Amino acid sequence: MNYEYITDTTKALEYIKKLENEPFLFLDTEIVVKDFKNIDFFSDKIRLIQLGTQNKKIFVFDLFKIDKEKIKPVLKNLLENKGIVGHNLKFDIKFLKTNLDIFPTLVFDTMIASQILSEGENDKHSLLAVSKREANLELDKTYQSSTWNLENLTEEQIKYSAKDVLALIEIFPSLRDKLNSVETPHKATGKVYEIFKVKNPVSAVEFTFVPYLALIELKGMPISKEKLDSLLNEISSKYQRIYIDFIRQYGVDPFSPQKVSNWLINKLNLPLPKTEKGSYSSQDKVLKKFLDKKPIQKLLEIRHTKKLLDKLKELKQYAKEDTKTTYRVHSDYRQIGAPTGRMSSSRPNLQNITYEIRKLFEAKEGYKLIIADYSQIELRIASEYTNEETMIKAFKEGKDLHKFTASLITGKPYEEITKEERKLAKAINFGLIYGISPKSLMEYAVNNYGVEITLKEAKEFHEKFFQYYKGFKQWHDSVKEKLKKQHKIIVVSLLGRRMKASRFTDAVNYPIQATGSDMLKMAVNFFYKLKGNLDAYIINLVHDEIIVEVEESQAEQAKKILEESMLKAGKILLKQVPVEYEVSIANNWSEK
DNA sequence: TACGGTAGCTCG
DNA sequence: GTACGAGCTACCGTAC
Repeated sequence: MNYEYITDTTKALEYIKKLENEPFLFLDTEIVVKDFKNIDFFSDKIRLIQLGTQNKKIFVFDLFKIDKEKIKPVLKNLLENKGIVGHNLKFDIKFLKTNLDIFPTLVFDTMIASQILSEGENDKHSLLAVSKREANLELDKTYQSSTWNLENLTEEQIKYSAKDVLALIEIFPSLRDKLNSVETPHKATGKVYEIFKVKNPVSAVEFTFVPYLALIELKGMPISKEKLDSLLNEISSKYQRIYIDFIRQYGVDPFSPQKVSNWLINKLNLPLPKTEKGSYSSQDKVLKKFLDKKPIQKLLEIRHTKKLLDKLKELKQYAKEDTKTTYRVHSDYRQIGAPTGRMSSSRPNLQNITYEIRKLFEAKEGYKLIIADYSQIELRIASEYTNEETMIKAFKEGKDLHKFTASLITGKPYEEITKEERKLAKAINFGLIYGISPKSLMEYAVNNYGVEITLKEAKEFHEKFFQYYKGFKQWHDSVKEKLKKQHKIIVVSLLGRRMKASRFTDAVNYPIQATGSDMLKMAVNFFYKLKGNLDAYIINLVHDEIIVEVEESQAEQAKKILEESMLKAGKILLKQVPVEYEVSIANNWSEK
């Protein structure tokens, strides 16, 4: 392995100058981490930056030895203008930004590439796993967790740090070739294509998105200090009070499903249904049928209060002081968290915040939030994806789609549809996206919309739905047909994201959900491309929703750019169906 | 005591 | 014939 360890500032400057002739660089970093379980992007320090070239020369820069201030401007110029190949670059980019104010934007991420190529199947995407798979390279990761703040690093540590970059150099061509051999409906253009010669549009979108996701995490969601702390106090004492009352009165642990079920069956004589595994179910939706009973009311209230309290604690645990009046929480997003390319969010999860808590998320002083979401995006996608003419026409005419469906299956005029009928149609429309069956339609309608129908009625509605929306009927039939012939099939989003599916419900849901996630990521990319110097930053993404924090006087301008970005992304993927969205400027996340 | 599976609940 | 995806907490049985 051809590597050089650099501790001298003058030498460092020389090497950086030489690297300027490369079209792109391979990059990895080593970080001095105080607590491995709790990496702090704001206070932990970069020790090493390793840069490699295509002809396998590797330079290891020791930032604890080199004069950081002297190399910062040249390094910034280098890394912000070159293509960067790395593994899970969100991690490195966050440290480069906080430690050195360096923000690379032209990236090829080998972890993301591996995830795209796995088509939702393989969940092993560490550098170790990918190196083995793509280049039959055995990496030893023992040194990853070694002490990186030694005065003098050992030769083994330096070699280890260089070897990771060698691995990147080895796996890059293989990943790129595989991405380029995937057939797709679009072809990528733009900078990712120009630098790395990657034609695959999904990877172009994902790679462009990587640095922006890093930025979203660094910015974080602002929360009102006063409101979080006071709600936490209030709910905490309420919880203690009702928990103690409950135990005193009934002598049952409300959080033991087993004990609760036994109690409900033996003492209250409730007929509980069974779960899949054969135990008794005491889910909220089951107990809601017995709301006239006081113990049931109390049990449901305890569950709800506990849930609320847990979420508040979770937020408080990750909250960091920002200004005098606001905390910020910096979630950790998995860019490809689901087979469909949807993201997931953790520590804390900012994608399952209830409306009760959203009001705590307030823009900091002098700033506003912009809250934007796509309207009925999955139905629009489904109609475009399947060429369902009746639904496409309704969307084009600007119809309320749930009302429209209700009028189709009831035979009543559009104007005369009642709220109840609209709700039922909404359940059917949603069911369509997930691969509906009459039985689950019946359950879904009552559980989520409180609409009671018989199985016979459910069957009728189901039949009528597919009778009027012939495009959907054909789609479902052809998927069923394919699955009869093959155990596993590949389904493809409108951008070209490929996913393996063996269940019917997956095969119909994945391409729809995936197109939605393609669209959201594209919208984010456009927003950053268009926003220029505006003091406006995306701070959370929730599948079809974008939240921006913006300096007050620039709010209207940023809102327009966000709308333009969402529309542009929508129009690339949906050629026939119009895209609609709701956008508002607000002080907190619960305002509309 | 550590771990994995299950149940339950939240969001899109 | 099957409703889809995610994360977090707590319980509970099993392995050590």
